[in-house]
Amino acid sequence: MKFSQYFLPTLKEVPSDAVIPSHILMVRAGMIRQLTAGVYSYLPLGLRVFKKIEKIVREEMDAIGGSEFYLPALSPNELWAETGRLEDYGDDIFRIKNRELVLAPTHEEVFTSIAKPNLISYKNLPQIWYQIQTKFRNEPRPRGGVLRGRQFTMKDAYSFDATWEGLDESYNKNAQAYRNIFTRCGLKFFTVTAFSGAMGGSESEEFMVEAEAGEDTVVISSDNKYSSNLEVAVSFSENIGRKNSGLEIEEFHTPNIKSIEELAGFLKITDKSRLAKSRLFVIPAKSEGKKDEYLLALVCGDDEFSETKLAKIFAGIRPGHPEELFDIAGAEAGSIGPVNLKNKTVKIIADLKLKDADELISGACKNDYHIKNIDLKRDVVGIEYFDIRTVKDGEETVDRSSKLRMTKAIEVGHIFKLGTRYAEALGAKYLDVNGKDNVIIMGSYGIGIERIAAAYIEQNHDKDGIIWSGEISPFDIHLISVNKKSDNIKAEAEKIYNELITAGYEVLFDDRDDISPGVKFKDADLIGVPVQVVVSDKNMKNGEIEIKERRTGDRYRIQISDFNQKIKEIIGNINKN
RNA sequence: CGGGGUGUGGCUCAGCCCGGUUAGAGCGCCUGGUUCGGGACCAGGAGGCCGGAGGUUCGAAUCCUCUCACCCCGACCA
Repeated sequence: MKFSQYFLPTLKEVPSDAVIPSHILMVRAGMIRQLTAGVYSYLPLGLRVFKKIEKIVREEMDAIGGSEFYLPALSPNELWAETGRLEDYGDDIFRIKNRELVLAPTHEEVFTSIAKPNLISYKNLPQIWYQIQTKFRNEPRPRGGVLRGRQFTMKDAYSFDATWEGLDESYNKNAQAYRNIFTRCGLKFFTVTAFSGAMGGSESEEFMVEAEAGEDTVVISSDNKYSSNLEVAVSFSENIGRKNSGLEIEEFHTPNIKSIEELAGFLKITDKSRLAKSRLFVIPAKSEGKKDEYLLALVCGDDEFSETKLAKIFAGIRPGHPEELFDIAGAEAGSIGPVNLKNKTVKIIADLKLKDADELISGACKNDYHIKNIDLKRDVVGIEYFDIRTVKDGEETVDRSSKLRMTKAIEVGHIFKLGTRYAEALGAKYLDVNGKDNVIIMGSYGIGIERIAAAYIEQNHDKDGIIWSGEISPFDIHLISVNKKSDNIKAEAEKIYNELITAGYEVLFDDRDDISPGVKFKDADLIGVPVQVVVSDKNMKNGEIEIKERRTGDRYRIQISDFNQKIKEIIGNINKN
């Protein structure tokens, strides 16, 4: 590709609305331009990269027996209402104003609607179906350039199986395909379990790329054996134990003390573990006529609640509203505790660290008062214990073999075992060997195409620009002709260009006239093609061509006669790493 | 949705507080010339309804009201 004919608008300055490296560089390198919030135009260079990623995805999906589809983005409201997701998605789904249609954010329903009349016998199963298609999500706040957009390209795949063992197999195949895809894309990635075991059979894994710009917080053990989303992460945590001094509970005045910090300050103590932090939650009634249930949860004062863990134990749980608190506890937030609750039906649970602990201090359920010497074993009948705390940076793994660290990550892929939810709702059934009806068992597997590119750039850039390598690089070679208006350098470069093309390389040839060499070099570093080849008067005089590796900055002067051999070696080495 | 911020040539921004020539700079662009290995130089030139609407005023980029868009932090989501 000749630069002079290609539309590749590079920018010298940082665009004012970009903040994270990948966004800045994708705009500066002429890959994308923003049209409106969360919506981007893909320019030729960007499209080239995205298509390379799609090619890898296709090859790996095909390799596990996937069949490629292309489904509509428009779909009828009705279909979404059938699975209840029209409501579930709420404002996050784009709706068409003058038709009863939505712009699909994902395709479980549509794929299942095709499966239903066609996958009707166990003989039709299993199937892995996929597509690479534009998705629409009305993100309340798009951010990070192409990392979180309102319109983006997703590879979504769905598996259909007759048995749960079959689902495991399909799931594992997809997981392997994902590992292959991300490896080929040059990403350093890891997986985290997105659901804890509490959900039973339903497994789910996220494929993560560590990056400062990531939106997820994850914990990884230093030996890389354990990784998890912070929300559900577990660590070794020691029970704070009993003191067994047998002291009676005692109320004391704590004027205007609301937080654990304030309480610790008031009591002039630094160890907050025995200051039990209480929070009231509401578990909404599951059916008409039933009442909402209330839950008081306790963690150590130096810990935080994991609402995700709570939600996994108590479906539908939500924090109590300030107005509700007084009714239930008899006090406002900051003075609530497990003893003397106004409403006696409140269920009380505590974190495992507090199991059977005594001499605790907590709210007295009376504004501006706390109680000390609380003994959970003695004073709180029927208390139950669960893991409901959030892991902290630097803690040990459960088996104490390694330390945990916290980091930010970008989710580039997510796979999960759906089970029968969609097939059930839409009535997708098959007949088994015995002629009996069964609901099809599904899995769902997604990959964000643009996110892969953005994640790659987050991991591979320097102050000068992007550093591509391997299969997703837009070109193999960036050929630069350092030519004056009236010399034969450009003709020499053109000759080399044609030879490289013939040899099968994808070459970006900066053939622009009247552009000073510095501009060409800066553009080349910004665009980041792994190998730069410089043809100039200076080198040609000695019968040499220069090769520069983008990542290392290493330069080699090569005799023209050795050039073909040498370039092959260098490219080979780069792709190996 | 809550909080904060920004809209001024293609890009990055100054000017706004404290209203008053013809609205500026750098980069980019066009013409001519000189340059030619890390974002060159000289000379000349084009390009703006100062986001939009209303208001205050003799006079508004500047003050007031409303509105739209975009960005950031949070909430939400995957």
